[in-house]
Amino acid sequence: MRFRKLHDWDLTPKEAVALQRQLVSQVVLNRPDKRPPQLIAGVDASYPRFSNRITAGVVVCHRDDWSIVESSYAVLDSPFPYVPGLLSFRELPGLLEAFKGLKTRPDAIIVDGQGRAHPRRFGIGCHLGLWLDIPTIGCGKTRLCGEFAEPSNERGGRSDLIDKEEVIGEVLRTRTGVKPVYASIGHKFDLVSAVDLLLDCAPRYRLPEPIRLAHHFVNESRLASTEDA
DNA sequence: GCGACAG
DNA sequence: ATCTTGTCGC
Repeated sequence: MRFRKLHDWDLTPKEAVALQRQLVSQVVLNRPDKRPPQLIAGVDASYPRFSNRITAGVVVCHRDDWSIVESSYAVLDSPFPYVPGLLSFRELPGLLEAFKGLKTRPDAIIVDGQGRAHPRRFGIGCHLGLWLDIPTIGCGKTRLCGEFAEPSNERGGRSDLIDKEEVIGEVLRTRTGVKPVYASIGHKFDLVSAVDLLLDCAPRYRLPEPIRLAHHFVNESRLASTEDA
């Protein structure tokens, strides 16, 4: 896949925050492409215990049966430490390299992390979507910010995630009796469609299938390629 | 100043 | 994110 460079990555944390504030205005909060996405990509990253050597990968699968169409990964030393609110500056450089090795252009992407459900409304889901200009949604396993009422215990149960009087995402139960996930818009999506897609993508397990596939893929890739450093 | 804090 | 054994429940 090819895409245009949006900005440099050699930034200080303060510069990174300033860049988020600048880029957030370019995020598209609706779904211009009304066609239902067929090819869905899941992305994830993995590191060895005390290392910044990131193995970032993407798996493109078919929405009908989750068969894998293509996958790609990249290994590189992350230029940024983990700082809550600045995750994309740690993981995107590697993730974008992985996308460069992809021939298929997915119709939608699901990211392991927040989209708009972020203090500055610019989580990794928004950042990746902007770089690739592909519809993207964020699906976090835990909360970064915002408040919410516990959603009903059944699959499909949901409640608004609210920060500063604003609905920034949905706390969504994808499995009855299991912890909910945190869904939010990344780019070129609306919250209702994002929740619909996530429920579609998670018919059996808590996490959406594309994310599960990506998770397994990057872990296998790391163990197979990296002799850990 | 204190607590919270995606992966 | 990573490390790690057993254990509870459908």
